[in-house]
Amino acid sequence: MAVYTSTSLKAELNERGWRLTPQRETILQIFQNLPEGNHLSAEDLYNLLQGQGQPISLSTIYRTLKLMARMGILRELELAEGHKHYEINQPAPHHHHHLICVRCNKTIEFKNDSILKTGTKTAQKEGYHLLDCQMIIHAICPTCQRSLLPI
Amino acid sequence: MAVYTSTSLKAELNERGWRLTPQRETILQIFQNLPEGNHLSAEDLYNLLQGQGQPISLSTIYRTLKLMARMGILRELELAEGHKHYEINQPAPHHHHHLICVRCNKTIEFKNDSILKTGTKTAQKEGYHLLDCQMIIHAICPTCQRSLLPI
DNA sequence: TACTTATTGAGAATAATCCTTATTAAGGGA
DNA sequence: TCCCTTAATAAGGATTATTCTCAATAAGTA
Repeated sequence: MAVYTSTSLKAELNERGWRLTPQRETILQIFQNLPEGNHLSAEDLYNLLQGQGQPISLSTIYRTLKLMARMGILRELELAEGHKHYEINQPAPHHHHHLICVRCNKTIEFKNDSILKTGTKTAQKEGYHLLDCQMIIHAICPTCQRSLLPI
Repeated sequence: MAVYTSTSLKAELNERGWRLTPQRETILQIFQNLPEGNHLSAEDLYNLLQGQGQPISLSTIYRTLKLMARMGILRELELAEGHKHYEINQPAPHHHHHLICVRCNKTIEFKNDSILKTGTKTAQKEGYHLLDCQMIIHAICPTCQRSLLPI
């Protein structure tokens, strides 16, 4: 859950025999400049880059998102929409969690520092190296509770 | 997060104009009899039922799993294997969470009552009706930390 | 018992993600 | 600085989980 720059990303990649490419640098920057609370799907990112005139292929996007999630740079979010979303992985006080309505997918972010502490302690106890820790609350929002629509 | 019997499931379904079918009853029983900590994917369940000589179509399985998750009977787990897993949703002291190795998918369950409390409080504060609350820790297990295999 | 309509089963359709392959280019060493 | 090795990219095809469609069936209710 470190804060990455192009330089530190390059260092960490090279250490493992991997390479820093313009594509990886671009994608890191996109996520770093995303306003807090925003997150992108693979296709969102693809379209965003197309619009910016610096297209990157979908294959590369998928590979890079997975790579960065496994390095702990990005968080992989499952927000009940049938595809994954990604956001930069930051420590407290930016670290947050999600409350999701399973009917309309409305999502609220909330912060609670004790969650990350619990996650850190649990991973440590088992000898795991922590990448990310998230609490997901599945619920029904006030509007959908009132609605008579099925499920 | 209530404990369901065929009777209470029927009552809750009928209340909404829905029906209790033998398929739904069977699937509920399968999950209720699953040893604690076990979870099934849609295909696991399909194969299990085939093996028991009481086959249920894949369509029905997918529909039922989603229905029961949205009723709060089942928990939908995203355990990093590319498809969802389901388990019965139980209150404390059975309620638990998952620590997952993103490389080998090894998963450890852990309990921590304060997590469910936090989830309950957060949902309540926003007026949401809680269905499930889970903490997911993505990490690298000791074995994979030692291995030199990529990502 | 009959009627309405929710539910099932079967297979087709969809959508997200991954894989394959030729081509390109990053990083390390001479 | 220039090579050389090989990781990474782009493009499109392949895969796989999940959803949809529709005719047939059966649960719940009057």
